[in-house]
Amino acid sequence: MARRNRRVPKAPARRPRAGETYHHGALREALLAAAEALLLEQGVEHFTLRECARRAGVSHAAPAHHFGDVRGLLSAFAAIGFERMVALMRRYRAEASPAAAAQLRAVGQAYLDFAVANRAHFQLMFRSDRLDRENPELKSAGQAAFDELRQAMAAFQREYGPADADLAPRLLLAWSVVHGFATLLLENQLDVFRAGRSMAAYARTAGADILGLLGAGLMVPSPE
Amino acid sequence: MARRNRRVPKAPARRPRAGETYHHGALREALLAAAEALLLEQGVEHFTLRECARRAGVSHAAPAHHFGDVRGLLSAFAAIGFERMVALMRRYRAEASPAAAAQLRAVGQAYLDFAVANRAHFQLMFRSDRLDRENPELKSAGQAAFDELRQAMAAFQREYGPADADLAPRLLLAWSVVHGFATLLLENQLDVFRAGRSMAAYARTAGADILGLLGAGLMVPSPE
DNA sequence: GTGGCAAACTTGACGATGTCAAGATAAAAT
DNA sequence: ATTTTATCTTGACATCGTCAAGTTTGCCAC
Repeated sequence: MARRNRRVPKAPARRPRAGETYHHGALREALLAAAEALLLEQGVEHFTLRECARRAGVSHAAPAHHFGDVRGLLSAFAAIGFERMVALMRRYRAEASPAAAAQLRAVGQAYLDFAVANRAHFQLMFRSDRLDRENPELKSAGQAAFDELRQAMAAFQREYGPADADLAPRLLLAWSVVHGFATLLLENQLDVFRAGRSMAAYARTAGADILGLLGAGLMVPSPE
Repeated sequence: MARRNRRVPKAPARRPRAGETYHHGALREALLAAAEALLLEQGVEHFTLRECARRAGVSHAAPAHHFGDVRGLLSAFAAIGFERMVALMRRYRAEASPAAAAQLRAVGQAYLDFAVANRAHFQLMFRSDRLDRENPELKSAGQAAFDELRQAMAAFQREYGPADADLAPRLLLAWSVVHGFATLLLENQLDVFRAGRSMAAYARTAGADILGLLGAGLMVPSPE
C-alpha cells in the first residue's frame, strides 16, 4: 500500500504493474532465474539475497517463504547445476566412441566444459559455506554427477586396468585432476599457461592434454 | 552482512590496560596473529575484520592503517601461508630420497599436509574474492610455491619422461591432482571415501595412493 | 628541551546485508 | 460465506566494511 519510494542506485525494484497480482505465482522459479542472471553477471562472491529479490520484483523477505534462507536458495540452484552437468556428461558420452577410454575422457571434458561455461555456478556448487550440504535435492544431484564418473571409471578399469586393483584410488585421482584443473583455471591461477587464449579454448586443449596423460598413465598396471 | 546467530564468543573489545600505550607498537603482527586464530577457529567464511580488530584489542578502523582494507590483511596472511608451504615442501624434500620420483612425491605430500593442517589458511590462499592478487608479497610467495613444484617436475621429467615432451601438461596435471584432492577433501566432498578416518590420516594414505598412481603413470612415455 | 608534524589509533557515521516478527492480501478449503 | 493457510510486504535489528574527522603519541629539526 505504502508506495515504496526507494532512492535506488541499483536495480529499479519493479513494482507490480497493472494486471500483476499481489501473489507472484511462480516466484520460486523467478528467484532461481534471477539468481542465475545475478551469478552470471556478478559472480558468486557478489551474490546477494536482496538483489536477487529485487530482480525478481519482490520484497527482500519474499525468498524466505520459498527457500528458508539464502543457503536454501543457493542450494536449490546448485542442485540445478549438478543436473545440468550430468546432462552434459551424458551428451558427451553419447557423442563419443563407446570405448572405455573415450567415455572417460568425455566425462572429464564435460566436467571442464561445464565449469568454464558456468563459472559462478560451478564455483557455487563446491562452496560449502554458501550451501546446505544436507539439502536432499543437492545431495542426490551431486551423487548423480559423481556416479557418471564412477561408472565411466569402472568401465575403464574393466577394460584396461588391473582387475584386482581397488577402484577408489583411480576414481579419486580422476576426480581430483578434473576438479583441480577446473578450480585453478576459474580462480585465474593458470593465466600464465593460458597466455591470452580464452578459457573455453584453453580448457579444451589443455584439458585434452591432461585427460590424455591421465588416461595413458592409468592404462599401465600400477606397481602395487 | 549480518550472519545468523552463530555462537560467536565476541571478545569484549579489551581496552588498553594501565601501562599499555595508545600506540600498540606491533599492531601489524598482532592483527596477523589474530587473523590466524580467527581463521583457525571459525573458518574463512566467518572471518571478519572487526572481530579481528577486537581480538587484537584495537578499534574496528585500526587495521586500515596497516593493511588498507580487509583484502589487504588477508592477502598478507595468505602470503605467509605460501611461505610456510614452501618451507614444508623444502623440509619434506630434504627428508626424502634425492631420486626425482621421491622428490616429486615429497612436494605433493607437503602440499596436501599443509592444506589439511591449515584448512582455512589454505582455502584463503585460493579464494580470489577475498584476496588482492596484485599484492606483491602474495604474488612472489605464490610463485615460490609453484616453483618448488615446477623444479621437482622438471627433474622428474629429466630422469623418467620423454625428453622431447613439453613440461607444461605434466606440470599442470600434477598441480591439478594435488590441488583438486586437497580442495575436495577440505570441502568435505570425500567424506564417503574417508569413512571416519581423520583428515590428516586420510590425506596421508589416500594422498600417497594418488601420488603413487600419478608418478607411475608419468613414468611411461605418453603416446603423443 | 621544545615545537611541530606525521603516523597510529579512536570515534562516529553511512549504506549494505541476512534474518526475524508482525501485518496485509490472495487463494484454497470448509 | 467463512475460515484457514500460503504468499508477500513492511519495518526493525544486529552486524559488516569503509570513510571522514578527531585524538594521542613518537620523533625529528631546531
